Amino acid sequence: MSLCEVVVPGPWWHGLTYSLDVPAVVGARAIVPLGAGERIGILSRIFDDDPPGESAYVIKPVKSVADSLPLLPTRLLELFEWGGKVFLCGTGEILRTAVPSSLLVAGADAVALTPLRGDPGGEYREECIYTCSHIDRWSRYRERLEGSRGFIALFPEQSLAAEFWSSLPEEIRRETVLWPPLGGKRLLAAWLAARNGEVRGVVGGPGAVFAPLQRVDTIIVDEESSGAYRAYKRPFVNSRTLAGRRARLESASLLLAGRVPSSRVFLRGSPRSNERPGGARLRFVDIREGFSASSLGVEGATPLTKALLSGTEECLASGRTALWLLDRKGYAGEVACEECGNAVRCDICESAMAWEDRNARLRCPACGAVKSLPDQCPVCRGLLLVGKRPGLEALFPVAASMAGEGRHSFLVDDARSTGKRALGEMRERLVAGGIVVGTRRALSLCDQVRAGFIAWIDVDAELRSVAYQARFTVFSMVWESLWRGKDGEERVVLLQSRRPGAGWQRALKLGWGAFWRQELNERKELGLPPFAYLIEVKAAGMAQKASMIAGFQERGLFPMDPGVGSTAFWVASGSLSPAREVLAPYFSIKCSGRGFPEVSVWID
DNA sequence: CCACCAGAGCTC
DNA sequence: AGCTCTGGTGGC
Repeated sequence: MSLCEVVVPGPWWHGLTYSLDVPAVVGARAIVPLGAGERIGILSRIFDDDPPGESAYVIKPVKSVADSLPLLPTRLLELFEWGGKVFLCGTGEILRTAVPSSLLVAGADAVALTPLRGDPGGEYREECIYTCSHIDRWSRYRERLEGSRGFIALFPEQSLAAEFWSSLPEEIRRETVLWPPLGGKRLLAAWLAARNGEVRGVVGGPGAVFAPLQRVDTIIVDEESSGAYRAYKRPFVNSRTLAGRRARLESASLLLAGRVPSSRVFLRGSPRSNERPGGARLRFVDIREGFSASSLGVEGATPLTKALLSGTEECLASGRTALWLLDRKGYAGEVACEECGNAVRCDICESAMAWEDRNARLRCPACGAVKSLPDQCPVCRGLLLVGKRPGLEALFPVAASMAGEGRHSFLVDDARSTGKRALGEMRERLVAGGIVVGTRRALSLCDQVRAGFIAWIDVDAELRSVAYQARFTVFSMVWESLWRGKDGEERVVLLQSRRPGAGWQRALKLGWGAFWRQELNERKELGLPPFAYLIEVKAAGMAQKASMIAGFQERGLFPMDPGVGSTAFWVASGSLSPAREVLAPYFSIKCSGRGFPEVSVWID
């Protein structure tokens, strides 16, 4: 009879204590009573000599143990624990995303497990490769993988992972899995193959960082600064950061690579590069020098400049494809009254509504509510409602008429138009060139078609987001547009801007070193990542929010509070431990009835 | 008469 | 969050 700790998938930050009266190993699944029912968790610790002391709760016995061998290697459990601490989400949340759900639901099947092999006994090493050409980077990766006995290669997008995987020599590919991006049977099969040592390595998107390989001596993170490594749903972990930790835990060598380093890597190692685009490849034009193409009902500001048209023409003449990029879906960004100037707002959340299509449907960008264009201004009853900030729908007809007869033009603005089938079709039709109008997602088309010209229609608009990393996101996107794809180095990139070539845009000519030096000065001043952690908390209620804010203030941390309308607030902190101390009480299992707050952490 | 579902209650 | 128990509803 001994006590043990079990990590159960759930929002609690702590493991649960049970008594254990059957033989068991750490890393095995245990079925435990919880609340009215039972759950499956992972045995994370077994205390054999501690006598059960006084406790505030009744310790129940583990019902049964599902595996006679560890399902998870200890190093992976340590990684989960570390991730739970760093991303302020708890081990249980990491477990939920890292292990296929079919293994952790009540009544989960027994699985065949082979004994774990011993320590690889390597040494942690770190290396950076920053080169704009992905061909060069990828061949370096392949060299590394030749001698590796266990590896993880991470890519920010599944399509890149798939492409790299198929570029592997046959004898490596045979022993490697392309990590499935979604759950389900395929993930379970890949997961078990990795767990049982049937494969040498995995190649995949961000999720592959959790592949339960028994031995890992090499971890590669391609495009390590990419925002895609940050999960878009709970728990908000960053796979790049986890990969770094995993390399340390496994004593593996870590290869951080990309076109641009992230702020943290830049700050730590000051990697150098003097790659910059050749003079004629990068063009700036003042958006106000543009002329207006009128679109029905939209104020004539579709920003078309001579430079845009001539660049597009040149590109089409060489039989390549021109990309016009604008992150504004729909017909117009908003609709306003010509008489009083007020925007048409959402009935539910009061955000300015976007004009979605030519059928005069309005959609709220914040909450998704839909209504039709009103006949008159809801504020002053004025009759003249006009679209502002024209979007892709308004831009597309211009592109279509420019492409002319015999050339294709496409609108790429949602998941449907970037699906596999749509992409294949587009690639076929664009062999002789054409025009694609789309959001930033359309950039991935560079892998498929010969993009000879890329125009950022309103590059300042990409910066409208208030997020502190907005400037870096835009910089790295534009930088990417200079290099991504097969013949990136012959491509012309045009930025239409109100301050052409000034501010952060100057760094496009000088390289990312110049960008980061300027940006980091500013962030240091403001105490933002990578100089501090930025924590976003969404409380489970206003009362909870108030008490959490008070807790932070007691520890000398002063949250930024957007106001009474919202249960969210932000804190910047040089270290995570005070935040952990403040928040931990709200993540005890005792709080289940009240509901749990939602936390996310930005590291760089 | 029972299958099905929404809601409540509980949580080392 | 997620499990199970409850009580109500409705289909036949």
